[in-house]
This record gives sequence, structure tokens and C-alpha cells, in this order.
Amino acid sequence: MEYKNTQAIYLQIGDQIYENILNHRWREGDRIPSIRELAIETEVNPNTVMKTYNHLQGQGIIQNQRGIGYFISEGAYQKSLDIKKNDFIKDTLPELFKTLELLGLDFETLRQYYENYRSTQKRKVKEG
Amino acid sequence: MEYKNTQAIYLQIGDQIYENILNHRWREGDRIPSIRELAIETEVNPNTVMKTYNHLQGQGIIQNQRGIGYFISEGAYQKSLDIKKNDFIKDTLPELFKTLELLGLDFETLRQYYENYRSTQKRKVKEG
Amino acid sequence: MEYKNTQAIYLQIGDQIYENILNHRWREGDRIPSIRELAIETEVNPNTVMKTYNHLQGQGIIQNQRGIGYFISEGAYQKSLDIKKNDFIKDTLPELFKTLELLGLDFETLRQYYENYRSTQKRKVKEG
Amino acid sequence: MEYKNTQAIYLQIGDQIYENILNHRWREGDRIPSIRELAIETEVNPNTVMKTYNHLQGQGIIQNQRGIGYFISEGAYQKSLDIKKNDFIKDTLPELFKTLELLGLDFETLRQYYENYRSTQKRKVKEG
DNA sequence: GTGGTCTAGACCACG
DNA sequence: GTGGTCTAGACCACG
Repeated sequence: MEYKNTQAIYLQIGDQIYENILNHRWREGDRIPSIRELAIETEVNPNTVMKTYNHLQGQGIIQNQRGIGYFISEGAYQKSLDIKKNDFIKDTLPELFKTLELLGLDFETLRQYYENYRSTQKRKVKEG
Repeated sequence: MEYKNTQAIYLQIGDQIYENILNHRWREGDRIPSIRELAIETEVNPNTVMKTYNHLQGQGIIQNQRGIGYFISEGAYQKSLDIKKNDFIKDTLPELFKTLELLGLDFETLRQYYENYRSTQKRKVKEG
Repeated sequence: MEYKNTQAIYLQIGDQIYENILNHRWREGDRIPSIRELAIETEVNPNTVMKTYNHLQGQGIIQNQRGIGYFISEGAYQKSLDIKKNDFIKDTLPELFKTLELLGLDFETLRQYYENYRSTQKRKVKEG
Repeated sequence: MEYKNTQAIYLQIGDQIYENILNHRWREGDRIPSIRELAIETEVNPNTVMKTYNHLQGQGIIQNQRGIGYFISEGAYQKSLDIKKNDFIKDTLPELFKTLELLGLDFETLRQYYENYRSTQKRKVKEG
């Protein structure tokens, strides 16, 4: 696992958790890895994972049962979807469209990249 | 001018310069604002602008004439286009497509947002 | 430690690092002093050492591991040798030869100085 | 004419003047170019040449006759030789020898570069 | 503890 | 006026 320099690592790990929720790998009520486990898995300091978990707990996405572990909260899926969709439409898209024009790329080109991406994904699934 | 806290300010200022080159507002050979001028304009410390300029000089986008100022290098447009296009295709697009699927959005929806964005832009230009 | 005023301090510190690599005191993979340590040792501001490290990182001589420190890169020895040898042959030697002739010194005289230098060095090693 | 970033330009211009004295192109009593003339020739700001002339006047190498111009002083050749020889033996040589060893070059290699340099020079003289 | 960013401001070389 | 270097020191992210 590699991390970008442009964003805090604890947020990048948080995004992985959002992803796990949104693709239904982690479902509401599931117990998620302990701080230590996830720290080992992500090759990161436990303090960093702790920060991620605190952050997500503050957003009501996960919750802690003392002495037992962390769990995906009720309603976490919908909440994640709302947060991420809002970010996407408000921040990601306008920036995307501006970049498209700056680089002189049209929407048709984008569609081709998308087709390419999807066929690559399918192949991966078949092979994997 | 406001800065995101997700990215270093000196890089955000660098991106503005890339943008000015890519939209032809700044052309090759043009003198760009002095460190002090841009520092005032962007409301940051001159050292921060210096860091931006050092960074861009390292990439061959701008260059310095001793005692006179900074200038857009020969070939800066093409180089900027290469760098930014590469980043876009390698980093931005895969992440975009992943997010699309995570959020359950299809490409047609994306197109609608794009049309919406473009008509908003046109209106701005007309009004502006 | 004293610094010449003919060259920026951050470059002089950089040259010390090149020297440490070329004489095998620092080997590839070695962790080098932290910014703060080297700042204290060299009696300069941490920002100045940071500038040196940025500079050397840009040349691929050292690299950073987040939160841990700086390390000598793979291939740093060969790269240092290439850079310094090239500088020596392209810049130092022609200037040396020009000066020799301007001062009316012949190559034999130079050899005598060299012998003298080497015997002084040996004596130092014996004594030290 | 190109200038190095490593040394102040007014000193680099001063070195050219030392060179002209040591190779007898400029002799004691000769009138040398005015500040303006040399500024144009060297493509440098007159203030910079002024600084060079002040510097050399302070060392007794040149002197000003008000309203007439600058002249090479009596004894300038010997004085230049003393200054430059001293610098050479005290500063240049030890650094040279250290670099030789760092780069793993022996004296014989140096001699070959020297022969090469001298034959290149002769060719230039013949051709020039 | 580590590095990274940023500010405020001084001083210098050069135009 | 221009950029370049350096200091002192704050604050943050990460280990």
C-alpha cells in the first residue's frame, strides 16, 4: 500500500473504510479490524489508525464498544453515500470539468477512457 | 483567495501557474509576477512563493533572469500539458471511475452534470 | 565549522554529504542525521539543512521515509561520482590549467605540491 | 559571457582583470576601459563594474585619475601574482588534491588531462 | 521523536 | 526595484 503525499494518511485510510462500506464489503453491525490489526495491515502507526477511527466515529460511521472493538454503525451506508456524493458533486466534478477543458479533452475522449477502464476491471475480475 | 488544507499552499499556487500557462493567459517568454508581487496578490509569505518558483524552475516551466525576474520557459506549454495530462490519466481518471461506481452513478449522469456545468459557464461568460 | 562566503551554506553542507558518500563513510541505505541533528552539528538553522536535503533529494542522492528520516538512496555512490567527476573535468580542470599558466607554474611544480600534500596527510594519519 | 551562480559577478569580472594583467595584455600604466564601456562589454550593470573597480583599487591594482579614467597601477603585475599565487597554494591546491582522491583519480590521469588541454590550446592558437 | 509548511523579517548581490 | 539566503520559531502530521 502506498500513500500520497498530498493528503493526510489518516484520511486516506478513512477513505478505504468508506469504500469498504459503499461496496458492501463491510456491512452495518460488522466488527471491523482492531486498531492494531489495521495498523499492521496498512503498515501505519497505530496512532494514525486511532486518528482515523476517531474521525469516523465523530461522523457516526463507526462506533466503539469498549473492550470489544469497533463496529459499523446503523445507517452508515446511507450516511457514507450522502457524504461522498455531496463531496463528489460539489468538489470533484467542477474541478474535473475545469481540468478537462484546460487539457483540451472532450467528453467523448472521457467516455473512451471509461470504456477502457471498465473492460480492464472485468478482465481483472475474471482473472482474479 | 482561499486555500484548501488538503494540499500545501505552495503547490496550490503552482497549480494556478500551470492553469495560466494552459489557458494561454501566460505565454512562453512572458515575465511573470515577481516573488513579492505574487506574495501580496496571493496573501502569502514571499518565501512560500519562492518555494513555488523553485519547484516550477526545477520542472523547467519557468526560469530566472538574475536581478530581473522570472519568465515562462520555452516549451513550458507543452511540458505543462504533458505533466498535467499524465497526472490526469494516471491518477485522476481511475479514481474518478472508481468513485462513480462506488456512488452508483452511471456515465449518463456524469454527462448531465457536464452539460449543466458548461451552460453555467456560458452564462457566466455572457454575464461577466 | 566555518563557512565560506563564496558559496551558499546549504550547498556547502551538501558538498560535505557528497564527500561522506564518496569516501564511503555513508553507505547506501544508511540513515543520515535528522534535519534537527545536522542543524545542531553544523550550527545552522534547520530550514537551511532542509534546503540541503531537498536539493539532494531532487538529485536522487537521498530520500525520505515519512516520519522516520532521510536515507542514502540506492545508486547514490555512482550518481555522486558521476556528478562530481563531470563537474571536475568540465569546470575545475580547465580553470586549474589556465591558472597554472597564468601564474607561470609548470606541471612538475604541481607534482611537488602533491607529494608534499600526500606526505602531510600520511603524517596526520599516523599521528591522528 | 556567462557567469557562475557560485561567485559574485563583480568578483568574476575582477578575475578577468587579474587575468589580463597576468598575461600582460594590460600593462602597468595602461588606461583600462571606463566603467560604462566594460559594463556594456561584459553585459553587466555599471554598478557592478563600479564595485569591481572599487575592489581592485582597494587592493592597489588599479587607480582612478579623476575625470580621465582608470589605470593599471605601478607594481600591479607583481601584486597580482602574489595575491593569486597565495590563493592558489593556500586554497585551490589542497581542495584540488582532496577532490582527486575523493574521485579516485591519480596524478597520472591529471597529467593526461593536462596534455590534452595544452594540445587543444595550441590548436586554438594556430587556428585563431 | 521525525519531517513539512509557513510566517516574519533581516541582509545581501545585482539592475 | 529584483531574487537568494538565512534565521527564529510556530504549528501540523506522523511514528
